[in-house]
Amino acid sequence: MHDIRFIRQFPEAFDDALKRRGDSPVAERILELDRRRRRRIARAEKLRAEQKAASRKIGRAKAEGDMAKFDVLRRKVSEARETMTVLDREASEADDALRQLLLTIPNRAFKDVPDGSSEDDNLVVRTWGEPREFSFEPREHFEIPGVASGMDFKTAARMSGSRFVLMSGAVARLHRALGQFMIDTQTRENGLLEMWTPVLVRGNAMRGTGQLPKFAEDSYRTEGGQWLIPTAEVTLTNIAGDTIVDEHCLPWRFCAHTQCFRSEAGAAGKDTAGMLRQHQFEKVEMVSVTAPEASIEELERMRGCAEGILEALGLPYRTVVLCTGDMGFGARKTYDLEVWLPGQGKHREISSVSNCGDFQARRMNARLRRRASRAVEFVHTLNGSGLAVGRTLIAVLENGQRQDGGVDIPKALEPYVDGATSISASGELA
RNA sequence: GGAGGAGUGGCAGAGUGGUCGAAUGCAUCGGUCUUGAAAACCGACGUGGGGGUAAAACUCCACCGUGGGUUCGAAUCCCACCUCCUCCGCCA
Repeated sequence: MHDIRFIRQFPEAFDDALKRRGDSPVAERILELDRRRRRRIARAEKLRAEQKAASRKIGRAKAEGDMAKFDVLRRKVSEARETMTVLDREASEADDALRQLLLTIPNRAFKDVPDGSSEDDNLVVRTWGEPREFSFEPREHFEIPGVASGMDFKTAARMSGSRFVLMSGAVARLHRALGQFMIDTQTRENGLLEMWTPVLVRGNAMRGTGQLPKFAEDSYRTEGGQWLIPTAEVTLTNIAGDTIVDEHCLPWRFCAHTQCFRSEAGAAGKDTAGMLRQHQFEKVEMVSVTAPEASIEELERMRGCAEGILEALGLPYRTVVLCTGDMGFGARKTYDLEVWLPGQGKHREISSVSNCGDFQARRMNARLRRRASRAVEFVHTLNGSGLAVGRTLIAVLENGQRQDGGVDIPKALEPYVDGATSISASGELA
């Protein structure tokens, strides 16, 4: 949600920001709605003030027992009432219209975000690790002999449909180990507070983080009207919603390991093989809530928390800054971490770390109170994957695969799999 | 699912038709006192919006769970909804 005062003051800058993202200008439309809204409010309030004053007089007349005066005044106010009802309604309609429009406009990118229209314009800012030299043709994760038996898409499809998986044995175990390893690392080494959150939320929470109203078709809704979260960003960020927190309590740094649900509408035919793109997956999510002046630095810290997992697992990756056209709805700046997948011979997104500025905070009314001035202002919110568990499993399997069909397990994971160092070609931990 | 109770400022908690944005307490902030701190005392202290201003000052409007309604006038009366709590039922 945008600050209407900013748009009033800098309509050109506002439209320029939209243009950078490839969207058409709306400032003129917004300002017209705003003018209409303000005109209605001014008129309605003036009338209300008069009516209020008259009411007080009526009260006084009655108290003094002057019934003649009482009746005259009362009739007069009665007549004005109808006009006021109309003006009131028009004012609130104008207000709603403006609000609805503002809710569908994406955030403005920071100045240091590269302009561009697609992922081709993203900027690589860091590369870590060397893709391994294979003495054989590396396979995609689901083709690796030691993995195939533990990753069953057919059975999952029979009960749930496409884009679901049934994992078993060593693969299931390794997947669980990854989630545990990630959340342990984020809490022990990076000092984030572990949270356990609902995965079903009200529409209001989805609106707060920006999934609604515009992207309803991307998420699942229950019959009762609740939504399955597409990411724990929704629940973790909404912790700050509708609160005023003392500034010295910030930053808040949360993480949670949850199931995530996405309809993947519009991704038909994309990444259909393997478990890269599933309707249900696990993710360890990080969320920070900071004072406005601290969010830029916090983004770098959070990015480091995500990168640290890949490095601990020895997975080669690169970090890119998303260009304006590739950024998500609520972000002012986003880093994507792309892990090297030898089976595909490509880098694929495994984490996305964003600074949303006050965009989400405005939507959910998340504020802080300054210690010295007692002033209240909106907090800044950030979120990032730390990391997507399913995709990390893919990366571990593809990068660790051996010619014999087995997979070497990263050292950091050994404590989480009873000291096993590999999965054999027959799919056993060894 | 059934029955009952309740939702008021950062928190607790008064207030049942007329200057109520709302007593009081706690918390917070400023000050006095003190070597310092505590205590005590004095003072300040809601949010959002409109007008106004260079910015203030100032001024108006709204907000007592949400949305409607009654009334000249609603925190207070009526209706619907939401949420929470208690008891019963069911249940991982």
